[in-house]
Amino acid sequence: MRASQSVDDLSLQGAAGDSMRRKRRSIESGKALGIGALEEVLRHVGVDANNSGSTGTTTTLKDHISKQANSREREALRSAVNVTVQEEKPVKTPRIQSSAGGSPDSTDFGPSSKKRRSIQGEDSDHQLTDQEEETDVNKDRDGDGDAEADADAGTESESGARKNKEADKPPLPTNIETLKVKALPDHWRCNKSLPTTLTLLSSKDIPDGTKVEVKAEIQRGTFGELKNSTTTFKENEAKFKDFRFVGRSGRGHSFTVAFYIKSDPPVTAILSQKVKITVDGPRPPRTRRLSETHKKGAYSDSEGRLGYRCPPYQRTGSIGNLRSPHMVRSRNPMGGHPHMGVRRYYSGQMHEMPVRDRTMLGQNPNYVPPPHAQPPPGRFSNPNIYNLQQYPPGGVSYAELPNGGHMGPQPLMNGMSNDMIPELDSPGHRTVVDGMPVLQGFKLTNIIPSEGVEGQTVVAELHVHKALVKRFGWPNMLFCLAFGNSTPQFDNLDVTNSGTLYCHFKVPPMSTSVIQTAALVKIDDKVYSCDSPLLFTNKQPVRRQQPATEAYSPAALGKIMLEVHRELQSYRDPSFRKSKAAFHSLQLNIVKLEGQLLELSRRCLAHLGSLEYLPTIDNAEQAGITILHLSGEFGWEKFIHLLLEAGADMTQCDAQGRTAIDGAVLDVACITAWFVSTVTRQHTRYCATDNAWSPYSWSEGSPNTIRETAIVKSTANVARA
DNA sequence: GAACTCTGTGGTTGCG
DNA sequence: CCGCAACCACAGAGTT
Repeated sequence: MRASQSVDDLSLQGAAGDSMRRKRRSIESGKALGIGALEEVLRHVGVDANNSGSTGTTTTLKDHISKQANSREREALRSAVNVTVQEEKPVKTPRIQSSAGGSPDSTDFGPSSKKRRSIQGEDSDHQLTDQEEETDVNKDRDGDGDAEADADAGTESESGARKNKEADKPPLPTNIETLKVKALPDHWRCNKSLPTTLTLLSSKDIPDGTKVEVKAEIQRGTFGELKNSTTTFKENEAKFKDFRFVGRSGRGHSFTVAFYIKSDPPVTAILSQKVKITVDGPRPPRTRRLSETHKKGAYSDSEGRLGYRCPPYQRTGSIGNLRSPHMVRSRNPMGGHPHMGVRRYYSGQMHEMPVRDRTMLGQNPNYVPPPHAQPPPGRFSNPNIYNLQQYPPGGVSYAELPNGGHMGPQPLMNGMSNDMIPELDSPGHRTVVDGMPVLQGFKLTNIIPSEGVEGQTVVAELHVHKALVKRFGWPNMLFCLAFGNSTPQFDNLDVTNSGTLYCHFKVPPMSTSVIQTAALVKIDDKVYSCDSPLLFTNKQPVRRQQPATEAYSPAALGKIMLEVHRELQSYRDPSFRKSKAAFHSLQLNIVKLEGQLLELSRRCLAHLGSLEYLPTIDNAEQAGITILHLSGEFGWEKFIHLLLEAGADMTQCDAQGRTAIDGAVLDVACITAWFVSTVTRQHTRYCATDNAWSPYSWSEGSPNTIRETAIVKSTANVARA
């Protein structure tokens, strides 16, 4: 029943997510690691624990079949799409979906999720910087578009690698030779940002400002709901910022993606690759994880069932959704799987465990160690991962314990209590690659600074729960870090009385942008891994958005002014000026920006009280460019008046020794003639008859432009002197 | 602190 | 019966 509904549900929830917030979070938090993070570490460096070739073959075959189907359907879509262009439909993404099988959108989401998704505001107006996009691309999770890689999710589930891979994929062809599409996954989750910014690339010149719209067609005349599906060309690239498929393609279906380029004549580019959009997006098969676990020695019960029963003292109130309270959720700035640890391996099956050694069990006498609780093999397949016998190679040894191992008061980690620490041999310590269990109560939490410039010393914090120390004692616990693909140079290892281990190391040269990092602890000659390995990246962090209190900051003003600047730049393009529509659009934009600018500037001045706080703007700071300098370039009359009235210093020089007047006249002579006249009116009593100048009135032609520029410039010089 | 976003997880179901 | 893929629901951290 549900499945049949799903097939027909082509449409799609009117959900609209808040992408800016998502972007920012993804930038800051990094992406989560997949199952068995250390497992991933090892995989990442070449330990191929599970090579499921057959799955890959199957998927490839499916993909092949799907591609054949694509070519058949492309023709049908092309005609439909062309018709649509000529009908001049509204730019807004159509909701035609309800016609698809009589099952409108509402059946696929349950009430709560529906509520969550539909209440979201439509705030797609935000603009992200390229840097933000770049970072987001590298943080998002399973962004794998290609079928083979999907099948290979177990070995490539690390999202950073996937994203890089996605970004590295060659552009996808369309039916038009000169148009290609950058890295669109072939399977993705609905209402989720793509792993990379959807970009339409043109090898032929397309005028800047040409509008493009994406549509995703599931069958003729039926389109999936999209978000942020329109953009404009700039330098022959049309970037769809935070483009999302909101509606799903349906079980067994895929969207055919078409780009409408609203040029003259209009062009429709149809992507050769189909895109499947599901509720979940790509996920690694769950069954394989279990078998994988089994392979690695996971505990199975008396009937051979896989998984662990979570001991009673570890259980929360939820029966259906077993979660381990001792499993400290990893939430570090660089990543870490939120449920890294034991949760997914609990089958929920009850299993009576015999007692092995009650003296070791403390509060939990009812289990026996699983078969995996053997000493680790003492080696890693990859030479760049070291065990504690080998590591570090010629560097500092293990952490020295302060005060001879005596510890003072210990803080609890995230509400853990002493009895939450399972025994070393407990099923709670999940087995990972090479038989090395994950040790609870021990987690790597932070690497600072995140940008990790090569050679720079960074610090990793490793928190050790006091219950672990209480149980096993410091002298028996040794720590180190393992790096996935590069050898770090250790400076120091410190253990504090608070149970935090600080690992100082130098960022190694990176062959890739990502280093998998895991912490290891050695207790009684057994090596355990930390439950939250980090993904360490040398990506530069993205500046946080200005806090609300700084909404009226120079940066905020500067942002708008730069927008105006861009508008004017585009105006300077002669081809742009030929277009009346484009020119009209420019006027509207400028008028709109003018309103924002004035309002902001008033608030800003009211907020800060003085122009002393407005000396420079944003990233122009180094150049010593003031708002007045930019105002001159913009020719922004009202704002200049405001600045001057507020006491702006018109003689202030930038790094090149130019005043606002100089810069203005030199840079945009005609436009700034007006500006200079304004300034000189204020300061030299120069009387200009033309009081009505503005950037666009000039654009319509003023006979006195050149002459007045010359006059004004000389007057300005006099004023300065 | 509430409401919301985002994403990874488990339960469930239908299909081959 | 099994594996897969898809749906639903939700936890929980982060954001506004």
